[in-house]
Amino acid sequence: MASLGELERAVMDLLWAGQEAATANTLRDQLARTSDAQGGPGHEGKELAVTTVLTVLSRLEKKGLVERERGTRPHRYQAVSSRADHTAELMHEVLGSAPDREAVLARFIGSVSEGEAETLRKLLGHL
Amino acid sequence: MASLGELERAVMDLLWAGQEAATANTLRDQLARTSDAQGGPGHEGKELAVTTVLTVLSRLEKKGLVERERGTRPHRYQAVSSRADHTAELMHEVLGSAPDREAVLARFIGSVSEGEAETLRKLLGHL
DNA sequence: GCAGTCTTCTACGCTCCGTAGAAATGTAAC
DNA sequence: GTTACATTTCTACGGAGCGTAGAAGACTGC
Repeated sequence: MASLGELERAVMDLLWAGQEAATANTLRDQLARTSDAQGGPGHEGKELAVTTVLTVLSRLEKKGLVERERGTRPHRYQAVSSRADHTAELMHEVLGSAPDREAVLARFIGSVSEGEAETLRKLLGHL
Repeated sequence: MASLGELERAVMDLLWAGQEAATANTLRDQLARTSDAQGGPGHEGKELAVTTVLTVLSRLEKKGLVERERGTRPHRYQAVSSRADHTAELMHEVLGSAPDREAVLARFIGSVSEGEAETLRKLLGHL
């Protein structure tokens, strides 16, 4: 239901990474810098228009992933829920899309790393 | 990566439910019947063109979700992996999309039903 | 009230999906 | 083997979602 495009995803990553609410301008700058680091030389200076970032933020707001403070003049945006929460919710959504949840869980556990299995054991232990 | 449309999903559900490989015609009939039962009266007779089903099957094949036997004349289609496998894989994909996997797992486990928690404990026990 | 900043509106091109006709290809029967 | 039929492939259109951004409107500081 809440599938994200590439840019939407990049914006969410920034909002999830930063603790403070950010403005569109800040985000645009951060986007330029991260695409910089990633693409290396020859790909730098991918400066988006601010309106582009604003459009994306509006769409994310409509999807319920982002909240904005309308009081301050440069509006400030922040993620509604943490990345962990959001991702976990997505996992539940996926899990719920199958009728045979137990079978899915079995396969899921079957291909989990040992470290993660350990984490899960701990989490399930004291429930 | 492998997000499915509504019809694509419906076709996969049929392929996952049936054990035998099916032809496009069979699937078209089954689709008519299931949309029947679901939509109730006034919504019956949603007969799709066979070419529609074939297009969808081709797209699913390209996505790697479906295999077809080209030998037999009405080609026969079947799911490449079981629904449980596919869903579990999707869950891993979602989990992997976050850098803080442990945190995601924690939230995930936090909102799992008691029955499912029990299942997980059993599965993790003898690993 | 003016200049600059910020936001909203509108829009275009691209890709994906539902949908299916037209065209090509294979098959069965005569 | 030619004809009629079944099946598959090709092509295409319309709608939705997303990246992208200009134009127009709203606000703030002076």
